[in-house]
Amino acid sequence: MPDDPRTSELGRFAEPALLVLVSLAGGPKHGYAIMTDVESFGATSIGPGTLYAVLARLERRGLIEPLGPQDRRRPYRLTMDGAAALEVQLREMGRFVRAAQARQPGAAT
Amino acid sequence: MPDDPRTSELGRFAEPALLVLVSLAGGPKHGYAIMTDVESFGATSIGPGTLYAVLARLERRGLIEPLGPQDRRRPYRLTMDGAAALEVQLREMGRFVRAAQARQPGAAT
DNA sequence: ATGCATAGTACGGGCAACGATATAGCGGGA
DNA sequence: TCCCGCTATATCGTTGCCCGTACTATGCAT
Repeated sequence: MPDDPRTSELGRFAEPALLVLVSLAGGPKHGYAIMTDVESFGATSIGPGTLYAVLARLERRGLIEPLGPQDRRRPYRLTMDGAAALEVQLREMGRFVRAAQARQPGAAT
Repeated sequence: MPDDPRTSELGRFAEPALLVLVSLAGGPKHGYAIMTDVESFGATSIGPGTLYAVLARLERRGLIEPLGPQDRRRPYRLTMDGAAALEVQLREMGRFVRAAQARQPGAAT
């Protein structure tokens, strides 16, 4: 692949960790459910390799926490830290987008 | 470094390529000027190692193009492709942020 | 019993991000 | 004059994220 299929335009822009946090903001979920959820609300999808690595990292950082394993599922939920971090992140991101769009020329045809 | 000092909250979130494009959307600039510009409008800063790698990549992808070198400076400017890609990216990002914020609980105190 | 959806694990590669460092001209202060 | 700091760019090596792929295992329907 000479052209990097995952980088259609710019670099990547999935930011899987953020997608996971947003998914969990809609209620506790286990890994597989997060995968399908992200696929539905985002334009992207996350493979298992990415997902479970991200989950481990987020847990290690205290942004999410596991609930009691049910059957084969290992559900997670946002911690208060996680929710706060997500909120900050989204707000800053929104501010950034607005500031950036203000820089754009008149949006010609 | 077991603890990753640069990832204060989530993973990274600078997306240097995007920052560079936004900076160039405000007019042609050379590398050093981009660095200081980004530092001023973003919450982040980009080191030279990142910056010049990003510039090379963006040029290779045809999103930016070099102007004639002036003195010691090597200014770049957005191509039309670059401007278009940036616009798309910002719009999608804005849409994502709104969708994500809608998921957040009642925004307590 | 075979096959598919669910659910998670394991692994290995590739590239991006980053800090550190090198170079080099130029202007200002001691 | 000498040295230092700012401007400006380039390069190197490390780290770790991202991602695809393959594998295990279970339950249910056919």
